[in-house]
Amino acid sequence: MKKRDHKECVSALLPVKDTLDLIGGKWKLLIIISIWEGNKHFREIERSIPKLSTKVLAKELKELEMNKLLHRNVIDDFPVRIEYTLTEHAKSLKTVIGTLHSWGLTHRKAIFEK
Amino acid sequence: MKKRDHKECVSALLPVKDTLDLIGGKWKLLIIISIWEGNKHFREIERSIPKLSTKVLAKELKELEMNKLLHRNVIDDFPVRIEYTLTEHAKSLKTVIGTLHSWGLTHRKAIFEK
DNA sequence: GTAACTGGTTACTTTTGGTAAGCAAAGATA
DNA sequence: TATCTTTGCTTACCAAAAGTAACCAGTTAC
Repeated sequence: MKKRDHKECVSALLPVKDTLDLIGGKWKLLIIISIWEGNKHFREIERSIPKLSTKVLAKELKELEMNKLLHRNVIDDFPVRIEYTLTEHAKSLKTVIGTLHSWGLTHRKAIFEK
Repeated sequence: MKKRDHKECVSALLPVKDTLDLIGGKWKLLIIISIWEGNKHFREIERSIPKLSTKVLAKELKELEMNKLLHRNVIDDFPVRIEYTLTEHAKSLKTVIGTLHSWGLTHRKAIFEK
């Protein structure tokens, strides 16, 4: 039951790298959090994340969709609206987001203000 | 006791962003893990992380040092050797790495092979 | 003596990212 | 009725980052 070409390597490196391939980068986790907190529409998400540009948001949403972390729902009333929602995979990131959140609260101050 | 200009925002976004500013990006966490697992020297770290180039490693190590996540120790015997070691801040990332690790083990398969 | 290792730097190319504008369809404002 | 705004994006352009590869001086093993 091979997962991958791990050879003799039994470190945390590859599983962490797998995770980073999906949610690494500057914006993906922030986008997931934003949708989590109630933003469903493109412009809502864009406005909720400072410095995130339309172009990059469009690209990141596509990648997140490809990786099954969110759905793009076309709501067919008039006019058509688009709604982004999280998948169960994305929701399972809750503990990941939780630890990053509390690490940020605890350590940012210490590192920047010492 | 203001932390930052949060205005009305009380979401997880900014603390997570703070964390990502320090350990986000493709390589930083992997480098921390590599050192954690016993690699102390430049070439050791480089070889332990597939696809990581010397140039990028040099840059990332500088940034990690600046952000007090590791120390660059010059060992003054002959010849001079350089040793990279983690700070306590980096060690406090243990739970972060742990959650990313187990998320990777659980979800990578589901997302890529479905 | 020459090949390989150390911890990197430098020059060059390619890829990614940011800025700003634009677009079609619809709604609100004047 | 005109025009201004909002929606969900795309496109063109330029700057910044990242990848590739060669190179360097000092050391050590063959």
